[in-house]
Amino acid sequence: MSVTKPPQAGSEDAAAAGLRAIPEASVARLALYLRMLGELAEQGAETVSSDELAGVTGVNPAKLRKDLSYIGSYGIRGVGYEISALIRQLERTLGLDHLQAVALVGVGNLGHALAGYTGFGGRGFPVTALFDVDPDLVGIHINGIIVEHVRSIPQICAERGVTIGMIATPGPAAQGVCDLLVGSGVRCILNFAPVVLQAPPEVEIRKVDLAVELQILAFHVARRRLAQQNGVVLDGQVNGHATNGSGGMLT
Amino acid sequence: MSVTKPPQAGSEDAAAAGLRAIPEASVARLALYLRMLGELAEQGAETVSSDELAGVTGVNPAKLRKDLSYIGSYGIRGVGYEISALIRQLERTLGLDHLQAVALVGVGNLGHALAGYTGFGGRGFPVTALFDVDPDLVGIHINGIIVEHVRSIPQICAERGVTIGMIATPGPAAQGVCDLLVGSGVRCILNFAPVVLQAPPEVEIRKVDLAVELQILAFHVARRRLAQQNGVVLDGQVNGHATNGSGGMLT
DNA sequence: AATTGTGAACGTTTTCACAGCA
DNA sequence: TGCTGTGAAAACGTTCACAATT
Repeated sequence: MSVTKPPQAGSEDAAAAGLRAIPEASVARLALYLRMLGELAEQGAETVSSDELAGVTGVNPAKLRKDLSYIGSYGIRGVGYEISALIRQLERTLGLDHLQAVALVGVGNLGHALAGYTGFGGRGFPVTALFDVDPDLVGIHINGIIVEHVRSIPQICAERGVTIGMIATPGPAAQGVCDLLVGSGVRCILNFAPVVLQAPPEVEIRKVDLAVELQILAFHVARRRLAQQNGVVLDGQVNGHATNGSGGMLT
Repeated sequence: MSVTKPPQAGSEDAAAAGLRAIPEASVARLALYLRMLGELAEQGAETVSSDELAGVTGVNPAKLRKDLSYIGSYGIRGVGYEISALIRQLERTLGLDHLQAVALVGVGNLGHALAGYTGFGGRGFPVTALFDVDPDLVGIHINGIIVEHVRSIPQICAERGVTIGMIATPGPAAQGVCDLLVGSGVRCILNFAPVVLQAPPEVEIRKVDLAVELQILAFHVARRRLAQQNGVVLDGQVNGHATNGSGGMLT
């Protein structure tokens, strides 16, 4: 290891304490590696090389190795990585060795789906509290959890040790909910509402913005249309229905 | 303008045709500016300065100006940007002056919510086709649209001029669906399934991965815990419940 | 007087290329 | 021999600071 002193890393001694040193961009990929390693383990593999893991994750192998080097990886030169050990190490790094209690605020259309979504990495993220303001929703059970009124956020988050909040309210309600969560000690928030949340800098906010995602794709559609009109070659082949038809499924 | 020759930009003449030249990271922010400009316009504003718009979007003002310069902006020095003109220009850049027909594949838990989600930027993205394999779902109507069988993807996407596909199937089904969409001429895909899709390079794929988002937050929770144990100062204030309580809402 | 547009500095992330090790 | 781990270089993105312009 030895990490050549990351220039800014939050504050001087954060680095000294062995914290940080992992670029944000790498953290997102570590989560992806972890998932794919789980699948490889299920298939009975015991070791994997950086080239193989890079292949299934769509990441450049050198980048992958650098990412893994940040967590002080124990690869074996000439062989690869021992999968089970790497999984353990990734889980520790990503904080998945502690359970993270998640609170979800807003149980409307999207929120309801999130409450029932099982794709949250198998285990590790029990949705522990549900909140809404709608009297028709408060009191009902979803997946065995009762929906509470938003005003109960402070007590219930404290009682249940909530560490992560998810906001799936309509836009106008989101900032108020954010303030409540922050006031209750929640320091990490995933925001699905189409607004920019204001919060103190020690609060980590991530945003999932479906409208923005679609607009980015629309931009690429427009680019392609323009390119085609002008007979310009973009990144890939020109056109002509390449690949397709790999594996039969879904009759 | 004049753009100092972006070094790689897909291919030589793509830049020559006036395409690209806009960094991917900027495109995502342009979509955000557009939304906030819409809100400002509703409130009756006619012009906005880069500082004001930066304030409400949480973006650094210089970055914002650079982003806008990519679209050949018509700001007025000493005054700011004329909101309606800027909106028109952003819509053109983002391809929102053409309607984009969207197909959604997978109408289970999450997909059902997406089909009914109205937050998709007001207008511009009519969900035009729904698909699933489940016989209990095929044939039902959601928001006035009938759910078709996945095997009909090629005909229906062609008939309805689908330009954007959204995949919200279980993981194992996603690659097959992707192949079908690509084979039907769809070149832009938004993937909610927890797998890495393989597709030819001319296909633009974006991924929304809820499990990964949560794991990134879990990493930050773990970091904070460690930092607190070690008495280390991270990026923001140490702690002590800063801000909070801005606007009263949500009784 | 105020604010844009942008060259240049800076910081971060990616990629290369190869030394070091099993 | 094959693959990891990592310095160094390149590419990319952000921020600064100020000349240009209304």
